[in-house]
Amino acid sequence: MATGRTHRPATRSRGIPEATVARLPLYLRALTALSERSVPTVSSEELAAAAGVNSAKLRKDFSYLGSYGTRGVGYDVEYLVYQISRELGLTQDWPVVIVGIGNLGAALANYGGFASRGFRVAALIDADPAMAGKPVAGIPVQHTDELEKIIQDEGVSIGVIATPAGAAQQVCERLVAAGVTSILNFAPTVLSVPDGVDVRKVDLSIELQILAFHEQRKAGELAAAGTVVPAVAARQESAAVRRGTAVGQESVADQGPDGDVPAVMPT
Amino acid sequence: MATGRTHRPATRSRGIPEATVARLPLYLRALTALSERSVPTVSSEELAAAAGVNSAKLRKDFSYLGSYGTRGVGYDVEYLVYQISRELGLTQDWPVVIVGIGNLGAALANYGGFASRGFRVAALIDADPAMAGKPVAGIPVQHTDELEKIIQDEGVSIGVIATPAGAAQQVCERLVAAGVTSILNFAPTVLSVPDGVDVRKVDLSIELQILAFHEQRKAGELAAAGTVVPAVAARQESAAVRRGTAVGQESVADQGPDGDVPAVMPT
DNA sequence: CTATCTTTGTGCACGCGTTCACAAAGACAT
DNA sequence: ATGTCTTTGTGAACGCGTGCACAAAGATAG
Repeated sequence: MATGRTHRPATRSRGIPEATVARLPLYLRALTALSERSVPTVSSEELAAAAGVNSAKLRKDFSYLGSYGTRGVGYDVEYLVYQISRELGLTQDWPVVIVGIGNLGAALANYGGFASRGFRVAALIDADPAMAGKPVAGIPVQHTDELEKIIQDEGVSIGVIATPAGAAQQVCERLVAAGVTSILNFAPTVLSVPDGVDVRKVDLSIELQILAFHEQRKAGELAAAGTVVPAVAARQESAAVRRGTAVGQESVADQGPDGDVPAVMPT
Repeated sequence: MATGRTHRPATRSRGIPEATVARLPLYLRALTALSERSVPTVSSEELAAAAGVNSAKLRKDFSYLGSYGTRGVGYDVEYLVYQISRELGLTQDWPVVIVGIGNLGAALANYGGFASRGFRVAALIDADPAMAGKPVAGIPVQHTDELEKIIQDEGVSIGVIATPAGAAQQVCERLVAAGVTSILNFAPTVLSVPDGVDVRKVDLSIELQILAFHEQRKAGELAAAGTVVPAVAARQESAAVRRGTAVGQESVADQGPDGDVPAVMPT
C-alpha cells in the first residue's frame, strides 16, 4: 500500500527484518479481533488467512520475536497480542502533532486510528491565523508559532505533515529541530532529514498512478490475446471500449508536454 | 511508506519490475517540476537527488523503459515526462469512484491529486440516504443503490474505498462485480478479491505503528550505549524522560488485554 | 507408557532488487 | 579528424525476503 514505503536505510533493527515489522500491525489487528470473540488459541494457518499472508511467512515472522507457539496447538491469542504490542512499543503513550489542518489534516484529526493503540493527538497546528482557536475534532487548532513549545512541553517525538507540498520541507525542519524523530508525510514531496530521523510517506497520487499502470497493462494484454478471457477481463475490455480507448495500443493522444504541476497537494 | 505496499502477486509486468513502477511517479513529479522551470536536460545524478533515490537505481529503472538518455549529456526532460506518462497510462482519462464519504472520503474528494494526472472523480457514493444529493467538492453524493449503474455508465475501472472496515469487503465485492479491476483501500481490513483485480492499501494506523517501533528502538539503543550521542539522540532521550518512560527497558505497564477493537476506522 | 496426529520452527534454495564499477557512447574542443 | 571528458547503460555480485518442505515438539488417545 500506499504509500508506501519509504527511504529508510532499512538496517535490520535489532534482528527483526523491516518486512516483518511492517506485518506485525496486520497480525495485531487480526489477533485483536479474535481476542474480542474470546478465541483462546489460533493456528498459524488460521491467523495467516485472517491477516492475508502466507502461513510459513507468519511463522517465520513470529520466530523473530521468540517462540510463543505450542506445537500441535497453535498460538495463545492474548499472549501474542501482548507480545506484539510490546514489540511495537504500543504499551506506551505516543503524543502526536498534526501540522496542516486542511481537508486532509482535519480528516486525520477525526480518524479513529489515532486515538486507539496508544497514539494521542497532542496538538493540531496550522499556519493560518484565522484557524487558531477553532476546534477540530474537539481540539483547538494552534498557530505554527507555538510548534516548538508544544513539542517540547508534550515530549512529542512523532509528527504528521499534512501541509501543501511547498511548506513541507520547512515544517519538517522545524519539527526535527524541536526534537521530533519520526515523521509521517502526506505532502507530495521528498523530505530530506538528518540521520536518525525516520520518514514514512503516504502519497495518494502515487498509489493511483501505480494502479493506472496495471490497469493499462491488463487492457493491453487481453487485447493481444483475444482468447478465452475470464469474466473480469471481459468486463474490463468493454469498459475500455466504452471509454473510447484503443485497446492494445496506447491512446497516443498527444496532450502536449503535460503542463500540470505539483502533481498533488493535500489540504 | 504508507502506503504501503500491498499484496500483489508482483509478477513482473511486461518486464518492468514492480519496484521500478512504484518509483516512476516519483521521477515524473521531479521531472514535471524541472519542466516548469524550463530546464531542457537533466543528468541521472541531479534527477536522482531530486527524487530522493540512488542515481544507479534511477538509470537502471530508465533502462527498462528503453534508452532515452544521451551519454555525456543526460536526459531530455520533456521527452522523459512524455515517456513515463505514457508508460504509466496517464495519457488517458481514468474515471474514479469514491465510496464512503465520511471525513476521509470528503478529504479525498477535495484532494488536488485526483484532479491532476488524468484521474477524474466520476462519482461520490455513500450508504447514508441523508447524504444523497448533498454536494461535496462540487459533486453531488449518490446513494449506494446507484453504484452498479454509475460504474457501467462511466466505464469506471478504479474504485476508492473509504468506508468503515465493516462495510469494506461488501463494497469491494460490488465494485468488482460491476467491473472495477483496481481498488485503493483505505479501510483497515484485508480485502479478498478474485485474480486479475489489483488492490493497494493505505493504512494510517499501520504507518504509525511502524514509526512507533523505530522510535522505541531508538530510545532503547541510546540508553544502552550511553556514549557519544548525536544531537538528535540527545533530544530523543530527554523527550523519553519527559514522557516518563523508562529508557532502555520497556514500560511494562500491563494495560491488560488491550481491549480496543477494530484498530482504525476511516470516516 | 507408547503410538499417533497436529502444528510449530527452521534449514535451504530461489528470485527480486540494489549497488558497484566500468566499458561504451557520444558531445565538444582543438 | 582526433582526443578528451562526461555521463549513460549494464554485467556481475550481493543481500534481503519468500516459500517449500521437513524434522522436532508436544498434545492427545489408547
